[in-house]
Amino acid sequence: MATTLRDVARHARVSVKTVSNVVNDHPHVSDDVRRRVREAVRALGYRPNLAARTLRTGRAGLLALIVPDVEAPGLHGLAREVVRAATSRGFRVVVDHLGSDTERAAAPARIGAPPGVDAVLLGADMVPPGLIDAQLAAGTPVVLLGESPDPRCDQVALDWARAAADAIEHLLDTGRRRIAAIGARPGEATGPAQPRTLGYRHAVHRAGLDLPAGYLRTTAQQRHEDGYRAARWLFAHEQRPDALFCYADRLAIGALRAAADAGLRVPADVAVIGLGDSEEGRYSRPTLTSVSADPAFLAREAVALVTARLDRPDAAPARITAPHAVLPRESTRPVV
Amino acid sequence: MATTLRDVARHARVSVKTVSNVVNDHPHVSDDVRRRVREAVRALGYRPNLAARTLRTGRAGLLALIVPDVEAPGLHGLAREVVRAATSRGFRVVVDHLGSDTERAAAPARIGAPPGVDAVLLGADMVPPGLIDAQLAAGTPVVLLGESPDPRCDQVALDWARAAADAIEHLLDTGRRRIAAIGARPGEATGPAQPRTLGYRHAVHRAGLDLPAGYLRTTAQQRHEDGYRAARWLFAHEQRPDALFCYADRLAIGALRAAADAGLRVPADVAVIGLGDSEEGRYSRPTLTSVSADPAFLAREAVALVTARLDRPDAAPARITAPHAVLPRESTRPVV
DNA sequence: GTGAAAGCGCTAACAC
DNA sequence: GTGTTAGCGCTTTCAC
Repeated sequence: MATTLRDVARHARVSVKTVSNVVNDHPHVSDDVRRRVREAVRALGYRPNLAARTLRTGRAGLLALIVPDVEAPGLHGLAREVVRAATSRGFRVVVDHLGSDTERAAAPARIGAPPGVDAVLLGADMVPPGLIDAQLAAGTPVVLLGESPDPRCDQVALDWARAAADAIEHLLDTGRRRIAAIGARPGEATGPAQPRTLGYRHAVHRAGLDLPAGYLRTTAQQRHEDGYRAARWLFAHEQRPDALFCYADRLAIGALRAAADAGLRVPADVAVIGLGDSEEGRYSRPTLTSVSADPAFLAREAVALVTARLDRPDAAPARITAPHAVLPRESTRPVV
Repeated sequence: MATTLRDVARHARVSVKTVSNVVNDHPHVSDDVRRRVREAVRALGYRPNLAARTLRTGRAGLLALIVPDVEAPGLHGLAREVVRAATSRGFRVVVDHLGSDTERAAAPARIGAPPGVDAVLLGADMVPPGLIDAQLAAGTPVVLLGESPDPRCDQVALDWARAAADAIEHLLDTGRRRIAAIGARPGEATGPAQPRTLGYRHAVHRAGLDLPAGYLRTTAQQRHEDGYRAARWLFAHEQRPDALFCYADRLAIGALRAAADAGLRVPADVAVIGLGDSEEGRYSRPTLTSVSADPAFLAREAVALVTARLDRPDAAPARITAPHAVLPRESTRPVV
C-alpha cells in the first residue's frame, strides 16, 4: 500500500490538513512544522495520489493531444513542442491518434471524449465534426492548432493562404514562371478551395501568369508516393513546370525523387518548395526549401490558451495567428 | 456540474450500483433495466469520472511512455506503435521527455515518478539509474524497451550485437572489405563496449579482416552532423573505408551527405548502412539500407508485459527479444 | 497556525 | 437482480 497523507501526518505528529498545506506550498505554516512534515514526507517516501487530488479539485493536470499520428502530426515538431510547453506549465500530455484520413470518420466514437483531461489540443485538419461536439458537450475545452476553425474554440491559427502566397513569391523571386501545385484535396474542384489553394491562385494571378490545365494536382493523401506520382504526371505535361509548390514536405520529397528518376535536375531544371519544414527535408538531396510556422510558438500559445480558458471558462474564444517564414534551401536556389 | 452516476440512477429509477453494473458491462442485469439505464445515460450525456474510478480501483488505464523525444525516440515508429498498442488494450499514453543526453542527468528529479500511471514504458538507452529506482520505489512497474537491461524490470530487448553483426555480414556479402563504424560512445575505449561495437568487432574478426586504427569512430551524439563529421574524417583516412556501418540512421544520413560533399559515390565508392529504419532513410538519395526491429512488435509485447505485470505484480521479470532484419536498399547495392 | 470532519464520484461488500 | 453503504486519498470549509 502506498503511503498517504494520514501516514505522514501521524509520523510528523500533525494533522492531515497541515501536511496538505505543506505539500501544496500554502502559507500559514510555521517553519518548524514545515520542516518536520518535509522530513516525514521524505522518510516515508510519500507521493500524493493524483486521482484523489483530481477528484477533489477537478483539475487533472492532463492535456490530451489529438493528432493524426504522434510521429507524423501535420506540422513537424508539433508533438514534441506541445509536450515541452505543457511540461513547463505543469501539465502532462496524453496522446490520442486520430488515424489516417480514412480512419477519422470513426474517430468521434473511438476517441469519445477523453475522460479525465483538463483540455484537448487538436492538432489536425479535417477533424470529424462530432469530435469537437463531444468534447464541448463534456465540458472539456478544445484548442485548435492550425486550420479548420470552429467559432466555439480557442485557436492558434496558421495563415496557410499567406504561407502559400509567400512560397509562390519566393519561387517568382528565383526566376520561376511555370509554377504547378501538388496536394490539393480531391474535393477541391467542387467544394470550397482550401486556403493553400487560394494563396497559390492569388499569388500566381497577381504575377500575371496563367495556370495551364492540370497545374493544380490533387492527391488523396500527403505521402511521399502521392507527391511522386503527381510530379511524374506534371513532368510529362506538355508545358513542363519549372517549379513545384507542394502542400506538404512529404509530397515535396516524393517530387524530388520523381525529378531524379525523370532525369531532371533540382533546382536547375525544376525548383521544389514544401510546407512544414520537416527534418528529412533538411537532409534530402538537394535540401528542401520550405515554409513553416514555428512549432514551439504554436505549442506555447496553445498551452497558454488552455490555462487562460481553465481560469475563465466563459471568456470569448481567442484566436492567435502564428507567424511563418520561408526557409530557403537548395531546392529553390536561383538559376543564374 | 457534470452528471454523475446518481443522476443517472435517479433518472432511470434504479440504484447507483445498477448503473455502475451497466456502465461496466457486468452480468446479472436484466435486459429491461439495462436498456432503461442506457437510455438515461444517453439522455443525460453521462460520462464516468475517471479520477473517481481510478481512486476506487487503483487502475488509471494510463501508461507513461518515457523517451528522449516523442518525435525522435531511439527507434523510429516506436512512439506511434506504443500509442496504437496501448489504445487497443484500453490504455492511454502519457508522454514524458527524457531530453537530450545532457539533460538526462536531471531527469529523475524532473520526471519524478509520474503519478497516476499504472506502468512506465522506458524507451531509451542510457537511462539515469535514479529514474528506475524512483518508479520502482513508488510501486510503478517499469518495462524496458531496447538495451540497458535492469534485472528488476520486464524488458523487450533488442539484440543489438546480433543486429550489428548482421549489418556487417550484409556489407561483406556485397563485397566490402574495409568496414569502418560510426557512433560508438566516447567512453567506449575505457568503459565496457556496447553491444553494437561487440557485434561489429566479432563479425569483422570472423571474416578475417583487420581493423585499421581509427576505424571505430566515436560520436558525442547521434545527430546528422555527428555522422557527417565522422564520415569526413574517415574519407581522409589513409586506408579509406569502402563501407560505413553507422549505429543509427541519422548518423548514416549525415555520412551520405559527407560522401556527396567529398565527391564519393554511394554505393559505388562507399557503402553505407544504418540502424533503425528511419523514414528519411527510405527517401534519402540514395535510399538507405538499415537494420531494424519491428516497432509494432516491440510495442505490442511491451503492452502485453504491462498487463501481465499488473495482473501478477510479483511474477519474475520477463525478457523478450524482438526480431530484427536487414532492409537492403540502394546505399549498399553490390558493386558489379 | 492547526485540527476535525465532510464529501468529490465511483466500486465492491454485503444484504435483501 | 437490485439496493444500501462504506471508503479510496485528497482538499476544504469551519471551528478552535
